[in-house]
Amino acid sequence: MVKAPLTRGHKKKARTRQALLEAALRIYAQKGIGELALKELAVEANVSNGTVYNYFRTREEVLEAVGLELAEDLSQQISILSEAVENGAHRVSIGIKTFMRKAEEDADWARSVIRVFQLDRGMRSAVAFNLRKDLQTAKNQKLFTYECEAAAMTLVASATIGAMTTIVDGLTVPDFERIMVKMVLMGLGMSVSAADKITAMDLPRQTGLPLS
Amino acid sequence: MVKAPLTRGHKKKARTRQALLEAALRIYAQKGIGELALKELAVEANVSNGTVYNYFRTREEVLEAVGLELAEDLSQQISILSEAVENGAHRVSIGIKTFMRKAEEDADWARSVIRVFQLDRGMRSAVAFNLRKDLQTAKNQKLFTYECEAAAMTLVASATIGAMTTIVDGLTVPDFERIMVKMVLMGLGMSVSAADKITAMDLPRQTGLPLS
Amino acid sequence: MVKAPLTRGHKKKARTRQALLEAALRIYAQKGIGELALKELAVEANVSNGTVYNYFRTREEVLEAVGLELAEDLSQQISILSEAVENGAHRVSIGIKTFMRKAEEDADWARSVIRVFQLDRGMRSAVAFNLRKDLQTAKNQKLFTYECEAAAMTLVASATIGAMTTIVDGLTVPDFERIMVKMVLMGLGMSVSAADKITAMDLPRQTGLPLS
Amino acid sequence: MVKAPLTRGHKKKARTRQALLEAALRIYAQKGIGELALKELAVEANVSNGTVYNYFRTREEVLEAVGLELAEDLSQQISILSEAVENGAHRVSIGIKTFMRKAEEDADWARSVIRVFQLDRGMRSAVAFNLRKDLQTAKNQKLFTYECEAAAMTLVASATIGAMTTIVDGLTVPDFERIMVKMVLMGLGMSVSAADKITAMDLPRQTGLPLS
DNA sequence: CATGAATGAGACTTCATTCAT
DNA sequence: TATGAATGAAGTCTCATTCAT
Repeated sequence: MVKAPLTRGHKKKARTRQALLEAALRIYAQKGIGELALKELAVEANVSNGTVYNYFRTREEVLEAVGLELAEDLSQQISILSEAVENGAHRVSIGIKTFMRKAEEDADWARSVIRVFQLDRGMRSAVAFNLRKDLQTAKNQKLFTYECEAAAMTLVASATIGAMTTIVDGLTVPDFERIMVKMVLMGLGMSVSAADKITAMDLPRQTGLPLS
Repeated sequence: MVKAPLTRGHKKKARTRQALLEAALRIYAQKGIGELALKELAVEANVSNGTVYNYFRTREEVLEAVGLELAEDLSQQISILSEAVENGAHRVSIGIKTFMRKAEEDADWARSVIRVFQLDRGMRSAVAFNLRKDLQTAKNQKLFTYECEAAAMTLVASATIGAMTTIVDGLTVPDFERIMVKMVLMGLGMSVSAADKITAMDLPRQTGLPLS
Repeated sequence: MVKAPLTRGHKKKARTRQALLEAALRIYAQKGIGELALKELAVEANVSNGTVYNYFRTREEVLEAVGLELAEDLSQQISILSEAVENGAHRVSIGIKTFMRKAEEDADWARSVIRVFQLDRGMRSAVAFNLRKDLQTAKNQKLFTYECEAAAMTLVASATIGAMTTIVDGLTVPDFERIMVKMVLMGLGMSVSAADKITAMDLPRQTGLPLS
Repeated sequence: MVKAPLTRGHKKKARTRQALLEAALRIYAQKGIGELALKELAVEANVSNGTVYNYFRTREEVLEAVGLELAEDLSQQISILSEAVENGAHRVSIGIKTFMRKAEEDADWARSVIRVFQLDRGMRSAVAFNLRKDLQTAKNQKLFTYECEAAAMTLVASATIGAMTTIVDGLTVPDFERIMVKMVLMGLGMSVSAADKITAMDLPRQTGLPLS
């Protein structure tokens, strides 16, 4: 129908959609998922009430889209972070630590991730995809000895979320992050000393996750 | 509506309150906390909507009371279960396994616990109280070697919740429960063989947690 | 649940329901069925917005209930009017005339009836029930000779509605009502003179249909 | 979207307008006038929603135009049908029968006509124009003896609409159409035998009314 | 002219809460 | 205390209409 260059209108549409998603994330973080009112979303995104419905047919669709958006963000960030690292255990360590670090820096973001993770199975599988690869790498490298991949994934994911919750709850223990990671690595089959060696390393440079 | 003989006036009152709490738990399990509508609660508890306000001043108060109720339930059940067991690691093992077993048997109950646990910090501390004792026991017995109690508690609690989520999500892997517990114990510092020995043991007799 | 005398609360509930139905009829008359806004209905009935939903679960239910109400009203009124009349043709005549007379007196009421009649098949059957009996009576009395009852009913009903529409549209012809009835009776098989005799008679006393 | 060759610019414009009107008729038929949503109209007519406003300033204008369109259609069709018939009563008979026949063949079209006829006074006068001539012809031919033209027109029109409604409602009685027409003719003053003679005749050849 | 994103008024509906009985 | 009708704020969603491209 529009034969004119697709740049203008399309860009605007994409921009509005993006604005809506970002606004939704901000609200999630502050109020929790159950509370997202589409009216409020519109205000936060600086569009009118009705505009929301040009992008999402119903409240459910918004939740879904935001979950997906967040999941994609995360996946991408994680891959970038451990790009150059060959050691599978180290990659896992980097992943967990990054989440915890970010949770310390931005409690809102963390709450948002925690909630979406708990609610959205789709989000869980998105995270799972990256995690699984790292676990397999480490196992092939004889670093991990877990009996069951599904259980290993559950351990890593839930411990990470749990650690983030603890951090967001305000508990600050010196070295908490390192210890958490160490325990997880041990759970996956590493010896104390091997786990210590991995967790002693610093994160790669870029640690901030630019949100969307 | 309540036609059952009421032995005493004050008993009736207590019973109504209890009926409300139990009804609330049933709704939590099926719909999540955000969805608890007082109208529905009244129907589920077989009282009229106005009656709810004779027991709770506001919706918030209901949520709070339910959280508390669930927490007390859980604490009590856990204590009972590992009453006779001296070995701290075994006690922890029993606790985790019991929750997973129950999650398999009653997904509604599990969802309810998961949700309340995630939302209610008070609930988390209630569970923590029991857990902490077992961890300390195990550490004194030189079974665990964790560096930080808070981190250890986070690991156990979040892994348990994570495992319950996995189970409720429908993933069924043979031996999943044993493997999860084993990984947690290893994370806390046990060797593979020691963890294997503990997790090979069966649960004590009474495994069903009578809800409320 | 309420063991107290059923008079008070029940009366109030019934009164509110009645108020809503009456208000709905007033709005129908003035704006048409498509336009009935529940918000407006609440205002017209002097209740709050939400109260409407204690009586009707949805907009559709209101329309249905009002149609039924109107139908019942009509049926009752018609029976009363031709109670003492034995002559079937006369009864039909009285029925038609009454509707036309009422349409002249209260255009709002007429529009309401016309609209509901056109929209609600249930309403049509309610009217049909009374009409059928009178037609059969007249046929047994050898006053009518129509070949098919369904067609006869269609003729009477649609001519009546059509006449009401003409009246409401503002067309005023002397003797319009008498002539319409006469034509219908002739259509049903009466001779000109017989139809003239019937239509020359006046309506029984009580001609006003108290609305609701 | 419109890929068909457009011979001329102004032809395209006219065609789009026509497409809109036809689309509107289709929607009327299925949903009723109150339900015509411009968004839906645009979809049905294969144009974008904004385009509608290049042809009609407001929703009301669309409704108006559709009524007019339908009225013109009908008038034209009726004239064509009884073109060669001299007998006024026969012309009336043909008119009524044609509408009923069409209602049987195309319930959507019939519902559309019924609705527009009931709602739009302009539409009623348009139809009236043709009907009046036939009635007068028949009266001059001493075939009808009605006392009042307005009443006669009301009878014919409303009986026709009523019959169409009955047909669309699904009632099928053998010979329904013939009997309805016969009753109307008798109502207008014909004897049973004369009415029988007229209604026994078949319709002229072309019975299908091409819509638009 | 065509397009379709944006608008915002206004409808529908839910639900915590109050209160007279 | 129990009841349940009434309330009204707040949220969800629709749709006619405008307007920049």
